[in-house]
Amino acid sequence: MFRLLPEVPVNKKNIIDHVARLIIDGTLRTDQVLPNEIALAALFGVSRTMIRDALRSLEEKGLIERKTNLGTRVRSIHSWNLLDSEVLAWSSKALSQSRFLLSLLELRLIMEPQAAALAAIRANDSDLQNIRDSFARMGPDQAAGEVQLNTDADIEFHKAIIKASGNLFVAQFGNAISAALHHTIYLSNKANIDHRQSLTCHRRVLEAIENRNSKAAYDGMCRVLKNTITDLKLQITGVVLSDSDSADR
Amino acid sequence: MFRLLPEVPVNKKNIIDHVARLIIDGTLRTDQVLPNEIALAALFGVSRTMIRDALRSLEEKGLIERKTNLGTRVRSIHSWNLLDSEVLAWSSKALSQSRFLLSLLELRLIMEPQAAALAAIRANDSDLQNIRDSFARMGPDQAAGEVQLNTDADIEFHKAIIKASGNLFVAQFGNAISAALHHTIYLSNKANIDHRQSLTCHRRVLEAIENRNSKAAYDGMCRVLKNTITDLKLQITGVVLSDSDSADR
DNA sequence: TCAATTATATTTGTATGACAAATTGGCGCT
DNA sequence: AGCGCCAATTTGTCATACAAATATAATTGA
Repeated sequence: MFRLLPEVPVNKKNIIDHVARLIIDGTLRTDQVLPNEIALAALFGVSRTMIRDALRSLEEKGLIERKTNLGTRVRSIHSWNLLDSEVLAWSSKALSQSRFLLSLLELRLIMEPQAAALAAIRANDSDLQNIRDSFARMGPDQAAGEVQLNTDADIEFHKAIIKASGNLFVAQFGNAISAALHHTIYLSNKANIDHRQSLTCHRRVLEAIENRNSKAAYDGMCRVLKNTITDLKLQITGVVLSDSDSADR
Repeated sequence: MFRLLPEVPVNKKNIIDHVARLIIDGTLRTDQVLPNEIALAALFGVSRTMIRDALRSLEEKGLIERKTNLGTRVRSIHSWNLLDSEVLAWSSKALSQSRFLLSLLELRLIMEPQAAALAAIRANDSDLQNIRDSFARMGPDQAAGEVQLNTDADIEFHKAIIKASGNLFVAQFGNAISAALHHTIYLSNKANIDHRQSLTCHRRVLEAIENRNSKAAYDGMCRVLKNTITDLKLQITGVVLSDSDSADR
């Protein structure tokens, strides 16, 4: 269970990744205790020092808890530091079609429209340029028939807006969800046929921010996210959105 | 600079706290390099093992970065894991009257009304009871003249609602801001004279959630937070709130 | 018999010393 | 000046020993 695959080198990062996945995908369940440090060291073929270093990382991320003579215990998901970028990255791979995905999209629906609204007020020239650039890379010019959305650029677009919000915590959140965004945006773009429509929605957000129109930026981002959610064939209720959200596609 | 105060015992936790504070309060500035591990061990009078363990924690929290032969370098605030509860706790003490406080309140204004809205939909019996209980502990019965707001109960009230949102990330955020809440809510309650009014606002939120009225819960929480912000004599612009927010106190 | 206390064993935590690996900076050579 | 090589510094890893904490078992006393 704890041995790494033959082809991956045994180093600290890989050990951390490996154990983290075992926890997040449920192979190691809540309250289960891991072998003691000496046994783990033997299993992985490294020193106890390195095992302890790896466990310290996992502990900081809230995945495990260690107590003298009780050993290393797996903590429940409620204790996981989900906003840590690495935890988020692991989780987004393992928990794709579950409560996790719903919570994430819900969070995006809460944060990103507000981030866009703040960006419309506070974005400086550099921020604006970043948003423009990533939008430009999202797809070739409209004129050229085939419109293929670039997932990476899409992510950069969202991150640039989040960063431009000028809020320390919102920006932090942006760093964190990077990894998770990749997953959902890729799936969304893959499912969505009408990329031209999607590009138009994104453009509206960009223009609203350029025009310092906070409310329009908010509404525009709501629409972008609703499209994403629609593409993923999910439904989210309960998040209160500002009034003018009679979004048709 | 690195020696702990005489009265505090030299253990790992205290060393972490101490260095974290030096970083967060600006004594150790961005890109500044700390003494090497051996020197730090000597300064604190502990082994290099413990120093390394402490530095590992600080590294996980994004406060420092370590590279072979470059030593330990202080990272900029943009890399700090602000959503980590400990980092948040340290920051809220050191950066009270700065950009930090504004960002935090802005974040609360984004998250908490939505959390209340979600709670109105999803709260189960246990959640509701928690919210009710903490509200009850906030102040004595209205009839009894002197109304003194209980800061701890106030915090529990907010946390209970955040938890009841049923969103994994929002709940996580609730854990994190616990420490920071204490600071702002205490200051707010201290500055605010009319505690009865504040209690009424809180009660409205409670009742809205009990009545499963999502929109009312949202609006009610907006008003609670606006009061807090007013009490702290701050102004926050840019966050888009749902329509019916013609709040008078 | 049962309760409280004392041993004991297990596991993580800390200390120490040695060496490996990485990376900078200077030195010398061309 | 530019290139490659060597040495110095610092973190990273290893091995071993012991300390501290704590659950479990054994012991003792009423």
